[in-house]
Amino acid sequence: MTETTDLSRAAATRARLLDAAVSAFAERGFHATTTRDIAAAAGMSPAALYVHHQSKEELLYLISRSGHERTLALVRDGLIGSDDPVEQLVSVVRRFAIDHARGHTVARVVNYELAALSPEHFEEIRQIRQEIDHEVRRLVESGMAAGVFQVRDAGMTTLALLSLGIDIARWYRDEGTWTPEDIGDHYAELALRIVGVDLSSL
Amino acid sequence: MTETTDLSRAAATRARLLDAAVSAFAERGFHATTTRDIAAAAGMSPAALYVHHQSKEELLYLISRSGHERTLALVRDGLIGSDDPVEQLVSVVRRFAIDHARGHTVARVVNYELAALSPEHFEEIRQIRQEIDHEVRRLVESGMAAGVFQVRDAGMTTLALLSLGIDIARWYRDEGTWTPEDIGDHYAELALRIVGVDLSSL
DNA sequence: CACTACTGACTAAGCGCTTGCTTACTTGCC
DNA sequence: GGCAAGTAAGCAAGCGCTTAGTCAGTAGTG
Repeated sequence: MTETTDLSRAAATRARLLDAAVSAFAERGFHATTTRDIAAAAGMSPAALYVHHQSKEELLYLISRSGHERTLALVRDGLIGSDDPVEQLVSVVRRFAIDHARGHTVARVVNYELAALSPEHFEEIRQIRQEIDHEVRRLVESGMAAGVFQVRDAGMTTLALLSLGIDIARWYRDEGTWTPEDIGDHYAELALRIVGVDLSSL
Repeated sequence: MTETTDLSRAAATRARLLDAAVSAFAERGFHATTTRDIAAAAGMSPAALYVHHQSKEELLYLISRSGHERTLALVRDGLIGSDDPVEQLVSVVRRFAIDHARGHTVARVVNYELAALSPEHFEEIRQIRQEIDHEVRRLVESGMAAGVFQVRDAGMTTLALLSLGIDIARWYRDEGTWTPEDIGDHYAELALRIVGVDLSSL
């Protein structure tokens, strides 16, 4: 059982370091966070960070990649439940908003620390972001084609929908009165209004 | 003319340093920007920065304060033109969006570098932000009271309207196809949809 | 109108400290 | 005993900011 226990111990330590990095990056930003901060928050010496990770930037990359992949998967999950653009929009926006509220710490790092990534890592992340944008754009266009969305400019509408969701990461506080689900419900309704769905017909 | 020329020279240098700081803070973030970066961009030695400003943080504070005051004034200007909540909303959102697009560099520093301010400076800035929020909230509530806005939750709607505007600073690029005015027009329409104004009646 | 004293703008050099990361070593589990 | 996990100590580089000084351009005085 050597391998298993060793692997799980190492994996647990890696995860602890990543968690500590998420909190620190979200609170203070990548550049204001020191490797000593992260190590201390994980209950380890500064050198331990380099036993499990190559660099401070690698931590940011791992956080950013898994966060973006999670968001892309979440958007796609919202699309497969139905063929109706209205239902799809509600599902996608609701999930997106809930995830950005509940996971606002990760979401903050994901959306506001892109400039600290290395050029190669940034390029990789940029492509995932583009895929997310594409999925939402296709949804908006399918609703327009079906005649249920009344939208002047598909691009600007897509941007506004994503924008509204992403910005939750900036303003959301755990101490607030709204739960992530409250926000998800409200934002789903706002999304329907934005795409011009006649709400009285629902 | 001694005093005048000396004053204007010093003022011009101060402004050059501030401009350089805005660009650098917007592009790389406060913590990733060095005082040497700023001084070099202003065409001066690192020490010159301290002839005109107390600290690197003071530069951020000056940028942040003037930016927030500008936004507050802009919102109030949008309100005084009319008594009609619909016209006021269009005017406020349009100005807000145009300003955040055209001045996205300043707006980025204003909205995303708050954590780098000293506690005292942050508190001062927080109050200006609160005033901005209040003005928009009162507008939303006045439209509800007048029966022209159909809104479920005034707080969440206010937040969404501001959120949409602020996030422009994150995504706007000068190379894009939309002009700030295009965005202003589109966002004004989105705002009307968000507050539930019947567009066919306009 | 020359001479001196002075001032504000600016810089070269560098101080003390912190940073990301490394090295050489110890510990503890199968 | 072997090996992965973890650490104490510290290095080179870069940081914000200071010091001590240069220099151009007046203001005041006879």
